[in-house]
Amino acid sequence: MQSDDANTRDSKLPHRYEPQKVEQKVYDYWMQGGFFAAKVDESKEPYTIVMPPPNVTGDLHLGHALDNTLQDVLIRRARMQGYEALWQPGTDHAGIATQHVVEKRLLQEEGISRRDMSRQDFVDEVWSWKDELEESIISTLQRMGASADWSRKRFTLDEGLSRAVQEVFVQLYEKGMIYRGDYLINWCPGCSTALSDIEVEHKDESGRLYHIEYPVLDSDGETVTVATTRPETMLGDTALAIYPDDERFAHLVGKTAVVPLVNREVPIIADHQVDPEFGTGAVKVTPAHDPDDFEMGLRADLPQVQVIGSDGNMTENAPDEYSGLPYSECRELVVGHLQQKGYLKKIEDHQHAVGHCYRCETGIQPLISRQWFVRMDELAEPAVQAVLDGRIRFIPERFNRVYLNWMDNIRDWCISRQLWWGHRIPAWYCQECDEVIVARQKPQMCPECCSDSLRQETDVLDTWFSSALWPFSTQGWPEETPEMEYFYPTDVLVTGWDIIPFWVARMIFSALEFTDDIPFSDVLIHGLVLDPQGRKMSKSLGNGVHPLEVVEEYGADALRFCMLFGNTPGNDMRFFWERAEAGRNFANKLWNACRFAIMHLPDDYQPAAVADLTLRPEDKWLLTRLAETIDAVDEYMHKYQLGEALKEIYEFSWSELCDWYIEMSKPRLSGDKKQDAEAARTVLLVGLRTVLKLLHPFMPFVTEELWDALPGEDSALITARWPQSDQLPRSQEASDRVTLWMAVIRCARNLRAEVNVSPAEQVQLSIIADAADREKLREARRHFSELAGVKELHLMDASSSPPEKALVDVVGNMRVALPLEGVVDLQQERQRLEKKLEDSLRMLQRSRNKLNNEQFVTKAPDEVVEQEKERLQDAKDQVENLRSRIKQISG
RNA sequence: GGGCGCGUAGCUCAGGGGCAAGAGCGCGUGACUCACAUUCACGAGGUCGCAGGUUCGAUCCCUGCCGCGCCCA
Repeated sequence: MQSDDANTRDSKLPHRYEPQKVEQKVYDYWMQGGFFAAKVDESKEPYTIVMPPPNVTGDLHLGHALDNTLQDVLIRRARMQGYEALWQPGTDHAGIATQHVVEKRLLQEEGISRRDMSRQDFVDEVWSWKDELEESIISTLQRMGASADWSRKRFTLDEGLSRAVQEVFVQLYEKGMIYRGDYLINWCPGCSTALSDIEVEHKDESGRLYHIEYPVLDSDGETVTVATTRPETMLGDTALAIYPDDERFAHLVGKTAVVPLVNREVPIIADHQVDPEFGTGAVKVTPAHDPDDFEMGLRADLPQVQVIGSDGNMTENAPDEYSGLPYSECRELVVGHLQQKGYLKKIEDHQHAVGHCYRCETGIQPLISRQWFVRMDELAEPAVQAVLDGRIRFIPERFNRVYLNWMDNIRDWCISRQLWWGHRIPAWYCQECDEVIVARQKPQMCPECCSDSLRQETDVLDTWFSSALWPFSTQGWPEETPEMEYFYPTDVLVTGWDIIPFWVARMIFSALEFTDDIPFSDVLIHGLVLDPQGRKMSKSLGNGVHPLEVVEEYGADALRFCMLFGNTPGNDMRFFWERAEAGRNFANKLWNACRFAIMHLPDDYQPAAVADLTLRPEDKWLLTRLAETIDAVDEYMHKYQLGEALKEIYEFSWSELCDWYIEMSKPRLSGDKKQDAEAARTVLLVGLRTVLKLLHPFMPFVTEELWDALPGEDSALITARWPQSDQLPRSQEASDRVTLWMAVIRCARNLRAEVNVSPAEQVQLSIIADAADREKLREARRHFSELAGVKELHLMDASSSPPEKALVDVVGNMRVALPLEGVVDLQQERQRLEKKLEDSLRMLQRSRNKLNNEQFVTKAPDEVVEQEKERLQDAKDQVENLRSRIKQISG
């Protein structure tokens, strides 16, 4: 193909960016080049991020896209800055969730339940699912561009990590920080397992408050009425309680009440935990079925009568007529009987918080149960300290308080789960003497009675018990590996605020206890990705968007743009397809800018050093703005304001480089002045290359592809050196000059638009300006012609008057006049100018007021005062110019 | 009840003691201009929730109030 212009060539790039044709190829290139692999290299500084391991339950959602995009931006930039950058990937076995998913599939596909198979067979089944699901997770991450070191991929149940879990359990047990005991726990009847306190979500539900009357013995027929939301639990009451010194009831303390229906005699006690404002001021105490009652029970040494079982049915401790019934049926029956016998005083509607399982949303049953616990007091203290003294900081800072608040109120951690999928607790029970043996390997015999009849604990550990070790277990701990030495502690953890208590806090105390070090120094917190209406995305609402849908529609870079643009640390964001579209458009913009450059550059083009060129003002301006952009990006990145950094790159690339600079360079590139063309080529290439570098962490695919397409650079962008602003020349003078050009060009366009001059029509333009401004404009004639359709530019000295028949506007101290052939509507023109004059007068007044204020002049910083003086002068010039023109056309 | 966050253009959101307050999308007018219509030019649109206070100066800091959301009990 021949081009008309000898200086341009056909580009090999298609005229649109097509991500589908590029992404896989580029990702393969990175993988084959081994660019993601980090190795211990003492000559370099390490930079480490551990990826929050996705659950092997299935698909990723947009929250993962956000989380991993943020991490990838950080790790890619660190890599370019010359750090040995390790992004440690992996997946989490996610006990309850994964077991659920697999059970559900087994039931659907084979019609069998977990109970129909042996534990081993079920676990094998989950393992085979795991491989499939993990592969899908990783390939999704890869399609989003994640540059993690996949060769180091770990799984929380793999051999090494299981060893770490076992080691931690045994050590904690030996230090007396793990104990087994009968406590009131949160039982999920749906999952058939205990849950830790934070796995319970409280939701307000409308229920009823039942007022029940209890007779008091040895009184004159006195009774105490209590209010409860769960009347069936009265079958397990072992006391009544009032707030100490409550005048209404104080005389009853120490007496005995009778629980209706079961006729149990129970004491009336005083306890500070009772809220005298709630209900009747007196409460029934059911230690086996309520957390507050449980604690009261311990203080008052009350018996615990369990009337509801782990299946949600009434136990044999309930009277025969109730035992075996589901608790909800029992409730109706109990209420009926109370009513019949006159014990039920009142039923009120009542809003109350009800605990639900965070996985299956089933209502929680508080039950007394023998479980394993981690004692938290000693572990929490140093973890609090690490944040208080700033060794670990949350970004944004306010999450320090979320964390500290949780740590301050921490309770012992229930770590045993009645599941099959997970780390089996390394404890054995002697069948002969009931001795409990905790050990790294299965013991040969009981150390107490020498029996060899030992049975291993069937429970597994809370998933978070293993995730808590992730930053160091992935690096080989408890072995003293080179990786532990070099990559640990890690630099930053990136995660959502919703798992600060679940995960972040537990990593911190675990690391401090076992590695004697913090696990990371910065915790970058992001929000949730919501749907366009601001709701959480969920399967039941059907409002979820899959990351790959976005990738397929607009490309991975667009997805990443969408996650980052305008996003702020810690805040939730809504997903909009329109923003993904904006990301695609941006990629396409750069694509075409590079395509344009390639057309004007020989294949083997090697740019000259900028210092050797004869630069025009627009070159100097562009390079100055480029340097300023680099500085701004660095500053935002330092503050983890990734969204703002991206915005900065976007603005510069689109409106300054691709718009003004390229437009100004077009005539030069195809012109016949060799030196001038060379300068434009070089600056264009430097500008594009620098933008590609800056943008690469954010939008890696399109930038890598374009880097390769631009001539003269063989090595990969992914490891190119991060831009340094001090290597670019800056010129304030040239910047001011070009800024002035742009203002006048805009002004000329405005004037044209004002009277609907067609874009194709060339016009004349007169500019009345002082000598200094006229000098600045001399070099810009060609730009006026190209960018504003001005075929003749008349520069007139400041004493001149604009032509009568013209539109006039004011820029700084200049008057810009667009002469008109036809009739000017003077009336309309005067209105336009007077409106402008009003604005200028308002400005003038503002500046005057400020400068006349002595306090302002003495107290404000000099530069602010100086700036205000300049503004005053500008306003004066404008006012004067506008008035003179108004006078001219009115006269 | 305690804690946190949000309230800025039609929508979604940035910003932050001194700007003539910004972006994306949307809207109006015009243009298929030789990199890009996934584009370009021009334009409309804001008492920065309300009321006080601090300050030479507040949309920004402080206090209170109103509205919305979340977390913990």
